[in-house]
Amino acid sequence: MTDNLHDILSERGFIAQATETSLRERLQTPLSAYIGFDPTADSLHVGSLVPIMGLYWLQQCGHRPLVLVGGGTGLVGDPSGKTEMRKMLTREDIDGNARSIAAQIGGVVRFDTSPTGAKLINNADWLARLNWIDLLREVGPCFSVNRMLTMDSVKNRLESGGITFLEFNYMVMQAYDFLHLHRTEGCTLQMGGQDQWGNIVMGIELVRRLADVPVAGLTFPLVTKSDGGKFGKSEKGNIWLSRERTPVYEFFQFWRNAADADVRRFLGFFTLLPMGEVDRLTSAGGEGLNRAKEVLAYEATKLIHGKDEADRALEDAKRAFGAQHDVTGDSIPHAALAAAELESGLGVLALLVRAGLAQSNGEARRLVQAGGVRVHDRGIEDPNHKLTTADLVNGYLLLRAGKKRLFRFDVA
RNA sequence: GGGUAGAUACCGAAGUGGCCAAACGGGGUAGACUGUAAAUCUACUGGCUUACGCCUUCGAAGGUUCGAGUCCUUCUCUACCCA
Repeated sequence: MTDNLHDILSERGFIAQATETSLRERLQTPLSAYIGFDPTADSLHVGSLVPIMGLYWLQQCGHRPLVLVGGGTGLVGDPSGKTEMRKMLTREDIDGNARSIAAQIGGVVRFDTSPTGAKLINNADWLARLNWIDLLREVGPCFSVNRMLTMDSVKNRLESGGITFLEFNYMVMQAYDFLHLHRTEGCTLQMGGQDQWGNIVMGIELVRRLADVPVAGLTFPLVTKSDGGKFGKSEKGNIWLSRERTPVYEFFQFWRNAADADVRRFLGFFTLLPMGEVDRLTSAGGEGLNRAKEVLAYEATKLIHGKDEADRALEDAKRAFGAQHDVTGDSIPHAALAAAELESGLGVLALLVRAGLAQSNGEARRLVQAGGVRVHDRGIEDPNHKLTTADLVNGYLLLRAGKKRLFRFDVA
């Protein structure tokens, strides 16, 4: 509880860059720190898990997390890391998104009014009320356009097609957030993804100039995959934190399938296991890492979806991929199928599409022709193959596409 | 406002009247090898179809032509240059 946040973050790989070398000393005494989240969707995805965990550890170390939801900045859109302008969201969408996101973070970080209780803040509350002239007169002189033009987020956009004035203002707004939070909440530290470095620095400078107080910034590394692919994507797209968007089974499998080279790092980022434990799990290397991946998947799932869901996902996955090939678990993707439909025989292709294992009949056909389809454990070679009640095993029909994708039809 | 270059499938990028559902690369999926790993090799990668073919795609809309991603017109958007 009295551990220094800097030690923990550093040990777990959370520190990419910090604005001051004395950050560790600063963290000896409790402070308030914030991280901003973009309300561009009604759910965060696994990429946002790093900052969320950052807040978690912050709280564990006796500090107070301020969760800033960008209701105001979201109306403008962050140009960082984007090659083109984002579509604009309506006020209502953003407010709704902000609420869902806060609820997700609430699953990991404790929100209450105690000294270390997290506080939810929406920057629309002040940004939307600002007066143009007043704002310009107050913060305008603190920003050098020349300087802003050299910031990576702006520079990249200038090189790749330009940036609108709307977006150019984003960093001013963000810097203003820090100033506001410093004034109203005594916030002295902003954390964020590595892509936020520029924005964070601008905020720090603004606070220094207008409040004459040295405040600090810290960025988390961009999570990458060892094979260079984008982190947080699967064949089905983004891995979201909401189970409506990404079923628990899929969420679990995402971690379960991590590459060897990523396991250790991921365990540090996405689980609460002490690093000693992480080292123990990963020291075996090679095939031993399979066990570590299982732990990673379980712990990460537990963190986001709770112990019950994690237990179920782990059990179901073990049974489905284990020797017994038992796929009757609740978390295995499944749907009901009327027995009557099977009476006359259903084509595999249609069923594959229905299960979501293929997008179209053509894709399903190719899948069959490539030898990737099995019904239960029998390979299907004929695209025109029809499935009937005779194919049922214990009242269900199992379709497999490849080794990892499966879908169960419960027939009644 | 003027000029120039461009807009092609998930992404990048060829194609400049028929041989174009459109080269190539990436990505993705499947197969082999494995450990639900990586790397590697192989196949597939618009939709439908009794695989004979049919249909919809190359920024948008019109037009020329037996035939257009390819030519013409207008429009939209983008980049660069000049004012």
